[in-house]
Parts: sequence; structure tokens; C-alpha cells
Amino acid sequence: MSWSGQGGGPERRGYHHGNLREALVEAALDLIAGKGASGFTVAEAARLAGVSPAAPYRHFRDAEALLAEVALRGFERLEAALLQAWNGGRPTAVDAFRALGRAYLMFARDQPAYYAAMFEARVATESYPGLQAASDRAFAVLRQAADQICASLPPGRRPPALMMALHVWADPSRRKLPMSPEDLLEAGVLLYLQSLGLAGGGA
Amino acid sequence: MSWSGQGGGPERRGYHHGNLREALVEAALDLIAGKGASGFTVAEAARLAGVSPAAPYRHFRDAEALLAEVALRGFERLEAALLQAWNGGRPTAVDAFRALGRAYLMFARDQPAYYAAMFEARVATESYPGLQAASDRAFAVLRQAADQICASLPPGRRPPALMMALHVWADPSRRKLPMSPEDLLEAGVLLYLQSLGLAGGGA
DNA sequence: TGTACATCAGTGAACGCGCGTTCACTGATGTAC
DNA sequence: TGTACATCAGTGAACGCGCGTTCACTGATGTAC
Repeated sequence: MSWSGQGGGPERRGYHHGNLREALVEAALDLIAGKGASGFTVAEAARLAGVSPAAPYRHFRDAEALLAEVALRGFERLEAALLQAWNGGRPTAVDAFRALGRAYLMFARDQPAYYAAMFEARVATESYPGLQAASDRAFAVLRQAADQICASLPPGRRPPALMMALHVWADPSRRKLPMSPEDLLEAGVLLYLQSLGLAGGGA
Repeated sequence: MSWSGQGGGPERRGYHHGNLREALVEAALDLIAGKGASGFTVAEAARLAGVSPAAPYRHFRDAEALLAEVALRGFERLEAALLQAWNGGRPTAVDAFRALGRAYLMFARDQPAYYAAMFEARVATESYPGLQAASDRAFAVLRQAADQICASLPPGRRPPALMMALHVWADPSRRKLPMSPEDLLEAGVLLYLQSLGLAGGGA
């Protein structure tokens, strides 16, 4: 009630934070966004949330567990975005698949912090079965879409389904480029999905 | 003479290392390859090179300078690989451009440590003009190839040159995927360059 | 409605650690004569 | 060929720092009666 997931600043009242778990996740996202996946520390996340350095350990076993939670949420968001874009393969499988690719790129662009937590932070996924499962679910969306689009193609020109899924899964948006990520995304989407007919003729 | 750039281990003889600068670069690459761009520390690189923690500072002003050197070499290697693949646009611009894309992907796959130093480590490029220049040179290869291939296309269907360059520049191979990077690369190259004619029909 | 008490979610002080970096130093190398 | 000396590239001890984490604690909350 009193406050929704908004507050990030140290606008606490009283001894109890009331929302610390969420605040820590948000703080971690801010830190990752600002300084990369390795720029995150528990101490600084606590500072951002306005609590003592020991407080996070009431909610997360250790630093990696907090990072794993961020990554988990990232995969859930990605899965949701992909599902929505795919839309059951409508209006056509090809159109939907194109939307899927676009959604993936948009996620990479719009959620770089989630993205870094998911792929750059080196979380030992075997220690977090929930994380692995979430990753698998997101991947399954691509996989299914690829299967479906393959089924709709003439068998001769049918690319291996797994390859298609992996292609979209791969990461085209990355920081530290000579151009802005926005330009990059624009380029990626446009060329990937439209212009590249020109390269399709070869062996 | 006595030893070429091979030696990484602590097979030193005597007080002077003789090859420390190279050994530190190699050590940094090993560390980055093993633990990510943020897993690198000066202390551990020195340890790997078999030398005291203070020794690196005879060769690099600070930790970032060592990282910048690694990134610089990465860009030089990338530029060389791209130039060779492009081969002056022969036999045809489209074929050469395809080879260029393949070369980029292969670099990302085969040199993940360089790659991480170049794009994931957050080196303040403004402090290292040589690094910025090397990055620009590598990018210029893509840029020129894109210009040339655009000139060879009918004006109507000509995509913005910069966008093409950026598209190739972007990074499709990334770690921590549910499948091996090799599979991923295979998928990326094959689909990007061949199968994707199927997605080229839309708006 | 009020009080006792369990539980929960914080505090803050403390620890050990590894890192980055500096400093005065010293061993090895090479050059001038 | 031999010696003096400048220079170079190491050493190792020391520092300050921030982090991760633990611990005994304490303030706030909610529930039983």
C-alpha cells in the first residue's frame, strides 16, 4: 500500500525499511547499469538502499545470490517479452518470428543492466536451479518459434531449428562501441530483418 | 633471441625477467579468458608471470594501462583479420563482405579474451589515444566495405552504409549461453549469411 | 482494549582478505674509456 | 681486456582501502490471550 516499488532513494522511515529486498534488486540494477556487471558490490547496494552493509544478508545468502536474483528476473522479463512478440505465431510465422527478433534486440537495448546480469556476470547457475529454469524457459520460446517457422518452410531450404533459435539468442547489442547503442540497434534490426536479402544468394 | 614470446610460466632465470611486458599481457589474457574482464588483477598477473606485485609498474602506469594495452592489441588483430577477409572486395563485393562478417564472428569466438578486453572491460578510451585510434582503424575497415557494397547496389534498396557497418560490428557471440559458443557461432554465421533470405520480404 | 512475548528486520562494530600502489633498495646489464 | 659507473628492471615491505561476511545486539511488528 503505502509505497509501491518506486522508491530507490533513502526515503526510509524508521528502523525497518519495509521494502529492502526490492530496493536491493533495484540498487543492483542501477550499479550494473552504471558500472558494468562487475561494478556491483553488496556494500554499495546497501548504501544505495540506505541501510547498513549487513542488512542485505537478511535477504540474500551472499553477493552472488543477489546477482542471481537480478538475472532471474531478467530472464522472466525476457521470456514475457518474447512470448508477447511471438503472439502464437500470428499473423504468420515469419512475421511473428521477425517480431520475436525485434523483441530480443529491444530487450538487449532497453534493459542493459538485466542483460549484463544475465550474460556478463558470472553467476554459477548450477547453484541456482530457479535461474537455470528461467533461462531455459526464455530459450524455449525461441526454440518453439524456430521449430514452427521451420515447419512452415519447404524442406529443402529449411535451416536447422536450433540454429535459428541460437541466432536470435545471440547478442547483437553491446556497449563501448564507437556509436551509440541506439544507432546500433537500429542497424541490427533493420539489416537483420530487412536489408539482408542481399547476402542470401551465396553457397 | 634466447626465448621467443612463448614462455608464460615462471621459468625465469635470474633477477631480470627479460620479457616481462609480454608476459604480463599474456597473463592478463589468460586471466580474462578464465574469469572474465573483471577477473583480472595486476597482482595475479604478476603472480602468473612469476614476479613481485610491484614489478608490473615498471612497464605499465597502472592496472588500466595494462588492460588498455591488451585491448589495443585486440583491435590491431581484429583490423588485420578484417582486412585479410575483405581482400580488397574480391572476388565480388558481396562475397568479400560475407567473408568480412565471418571473420568478425570468428574473431569474437576465437579470441574471447581480447574481445572482453576490447568491449567488456571499461577502459577509459579517452586516456589512451592509441587505443581509440586502433579501434577507429578496425571500424574503418567495416565502414569502407559497407560503403563499397552499397555503391554496388541499386540505389532504391541501398541500406545506409553506416548501419551495415554497425551491424557487423555488433557482437553476436557471447558466453554463458545454454549452448556452446561453437554452436552459436555456427548458427550465427550460417543464418546471418545464408538462411535469412526468408526474412527479407517484409515492410 | 491492553499486555507479554516471539519473531522479524534492522544496526554497527569488527574481522580478515586481497588488491593497487609507493618506496627505498639492489642485482644485473651494458657502455665509456 | 679490465674497470667505473649509469641505467635498467627487478625486490619486498608497507600503506590504505573497500569489500564480504559474521556477530551479538536492538528496535519494530504482530499475535495470543
